[in-house]
Amino acid sequence: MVSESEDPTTPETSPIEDLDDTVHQRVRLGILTIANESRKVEFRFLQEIMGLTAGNLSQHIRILEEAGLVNVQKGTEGRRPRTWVSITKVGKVALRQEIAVLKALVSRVEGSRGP
Amino acid sequence: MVSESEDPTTPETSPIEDLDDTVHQRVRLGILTIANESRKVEFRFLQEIMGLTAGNLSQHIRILEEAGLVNVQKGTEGRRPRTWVSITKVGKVALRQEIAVLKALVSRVEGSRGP
DNA sequence: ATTCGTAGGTTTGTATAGCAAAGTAGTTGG
DNA sequence: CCAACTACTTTGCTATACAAACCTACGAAT
Repeated sequence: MVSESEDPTTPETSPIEDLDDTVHQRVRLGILTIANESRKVEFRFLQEIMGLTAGNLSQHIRILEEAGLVNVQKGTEGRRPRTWVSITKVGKVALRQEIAVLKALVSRVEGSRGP
Repeated sequence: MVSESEDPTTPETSPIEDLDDTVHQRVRLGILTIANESRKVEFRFLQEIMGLTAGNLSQHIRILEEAGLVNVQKGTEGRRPRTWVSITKVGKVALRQEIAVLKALVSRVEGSRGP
């Protein structure tokens, strides 16, 4: 039950145990990253920058909202309907946690001299 | 169509555009990370360390194998059947690519002064 | 004023993914 | 020699991710 490691210092621990799928998922990680950089972000901005269909983005935002990671604010600009997304405190904490795990992962991979 | 950024240096680019779901997925990213540290890794080792059911792990290994990212080698140890996983060249390149994107993501998040 | 086109999403349908329970094949212990 | 165990694989179910179709409101043209 061991790996045949050629580097005995390799940690025999899971590199991913604290990753939360809600945050780790590709699109949602992108949304949180962008939302973390502004007070609020337009739906259309997210859609264009990430190259998503509106339907797909809509669903991911709902998942983040239901997890309490973002708030969704609806209103109008001019007279057009407009949707803004903003990250919550909980969302920021979750993003920081993800980033912490990713940092550890990056150093682990970069630190391992491949065989 | 803009984010209401309070930091004009925020890049208006997707933080996730070069992430490949095959590699980014939580469990598979773990498998590749561990496989990258050794010449070969036992199935049971992966299963225990990552806390997976055998069925679940089996499927993820198959997906990685079909993508050409790992090789699967079957044999025996004593008289017990044994399965080893080893990362391929393609797998190493793919992992490096993922890590590069994650590094960029980490600095982007850490560099952004939240609103 | 009515119709046509567009903007801005949401809902619905569907294929795929992820997971665990059940199944399979060989092995060892009593 | 048969029950229990090891080491997976296959099967079946549920949840995700995605896009197509749909909905509602505005704006312009006739």
